[in-house]
Amino acid sequence: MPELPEVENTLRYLRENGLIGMTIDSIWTESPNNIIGLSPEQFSNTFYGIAITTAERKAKYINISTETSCDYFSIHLGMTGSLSLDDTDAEMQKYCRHVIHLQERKELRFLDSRKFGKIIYQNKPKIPLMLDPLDPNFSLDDLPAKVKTRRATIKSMIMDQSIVPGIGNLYADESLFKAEINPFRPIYLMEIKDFLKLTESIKTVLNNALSQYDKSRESDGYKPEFNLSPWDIVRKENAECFRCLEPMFFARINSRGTYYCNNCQPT
DNA sequence: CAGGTCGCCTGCGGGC
DNA sequence: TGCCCGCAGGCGACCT
Repeated sequence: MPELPEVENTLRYLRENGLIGMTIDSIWTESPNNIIGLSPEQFSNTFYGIAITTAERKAKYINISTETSCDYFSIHLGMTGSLSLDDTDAEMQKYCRHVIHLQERKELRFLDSRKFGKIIYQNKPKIPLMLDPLDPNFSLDDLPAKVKTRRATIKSMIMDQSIVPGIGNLYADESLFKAEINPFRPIYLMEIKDFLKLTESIKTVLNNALSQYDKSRESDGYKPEFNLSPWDIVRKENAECFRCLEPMFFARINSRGTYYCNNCQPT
């Protein structure tokens, strides 16, 4: 699933392959419901002949702005989305749902088997309470007291994009496993040392994944498929815990499949 | 308001 | 082997 490292990988790939400065021609879509805020025709009219000036990540959104300061759009990869910058005559990949045609025979292809991804005109994502987890100053210990005393689970908190930007289900489980914190632990039972430990494990997990993607882009080029991360957590119920060999637990938190080791991760 | 649940959507894996 | 059912989940809408 595209979470923060996968979205960042995609962004770095787009920048390395010269997206900045390319000029938009038109958009084609097989799935207009996933284009938000403008019809595909309006999108094409609005952005025709306009150059892309920046591409930045906010949480799991890629925000693309143009030389007209007010017109920009965001791309969200959903669960199965990926982007590919290709020559117009390059062989078409499976599940291509949208194509942003660029000038000089280039195109940005949005592949997305399950159609959860979106292209959003003038999206204004909520400003999260926390810095981006890749920011060196990111620390969960800086959470406002109002959040620290909530009764919700720690997993739902770190997956809440309005609190911590960019973490999704898989990296949440992995971070909690690494920090030896039970995903069901209520936030108000988290001590300072727990917040610091979880902060460190989030940074480690995300940066490890990102360096895998950086290496991969250097050696084999960008690959739209994800999951290069070497996970420690075993995502299989009753399978042996990687660390203590006790059986792994499965549960749902906010209807997300959650794996944890009840032995290594005390509540 | 906090917090939980649902529905969007479709490929794929497990089970028979 | 082939078919079919249900699971997977980010996010916003909605409910309690």
